[in-house]
Amino acid sequence: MTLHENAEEIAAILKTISPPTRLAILLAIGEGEACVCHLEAVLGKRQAYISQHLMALRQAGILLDRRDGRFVYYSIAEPALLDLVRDAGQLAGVDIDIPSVVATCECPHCAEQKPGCAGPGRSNQ
Amino acid sequence: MTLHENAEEIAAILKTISPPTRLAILLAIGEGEACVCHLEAVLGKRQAYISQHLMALRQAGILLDRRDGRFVYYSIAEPALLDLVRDAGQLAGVDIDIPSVVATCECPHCAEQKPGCAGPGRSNQ
DNA sequence: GGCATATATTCGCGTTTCTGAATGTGACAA
DNA sequence: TTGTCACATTCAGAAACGCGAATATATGCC
Repeated sequence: MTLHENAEEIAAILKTISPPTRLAILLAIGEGEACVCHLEAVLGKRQAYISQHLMALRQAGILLDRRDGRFVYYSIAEPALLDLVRDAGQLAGVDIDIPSVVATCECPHCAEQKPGCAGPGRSNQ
Repeated sequence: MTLHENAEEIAAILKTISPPTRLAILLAIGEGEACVCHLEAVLGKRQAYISQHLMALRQAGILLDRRDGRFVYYSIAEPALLDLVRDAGQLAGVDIDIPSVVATCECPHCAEQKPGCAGPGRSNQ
């Protein structure tokens, strides 16, 4: 495999996770799993926009999705990816606290009605 | 620092190194240093185009430049960045051989006239 | 100075990406 | 079956990016 081909392969994955909103999604999910409404509340972005990024990450094989009733839960397929993000954070000079489970859901839907939306855990902010 | 701010910081560095040509540059330099004419030969791209990417990487603090006569040698400022690229390569399923020094320069300028353009070392292709 | 070599910068255009607005689809409840 | 909630998809305008062409600067040699 040539230098160019290697670079293309690596570029593909980096490009996929690079957009700030996607990194925020990955950091918010961490080692746990989160529904879309949770991400909507944590990121403060519109649902449709988040869904777009979730689709891109899922199509790239970075995220796994699991349907439970009306909710869809997303988790990171390869835990090593979080190490990559952490390392990038160190290079960028930011110290990241990636939760092992998603923070208690603060969205109006999940927090009050569906405690199963996000498990117990510490916040990452 | 909020989730968004963290994500922005990390995104900045990932975005800067993501373009395939820039990754190829980083892989070609490895832990050594290389002049532009060498990268021109190895990457098979035009000098002006490579210089553009070198400038972007330098402005981001990723590359260091050192002038020696008519040549300018570039090296990677933070070796940990190579680990990041290696890890990304693993996630992408490619096995990368990053040389500790740049491969013997094959460009017409350096190889035949200026052996100092690139030190001895194994190729990474 | 004049010329060749090595590298840097600017410009412009086609393509991609970001982002919000609107709309569609699947699941549960009554 | 109708309504509602959770999520997915499509569309379009604005912004950013990739990339090549042309040109500029800097260094060394004659």
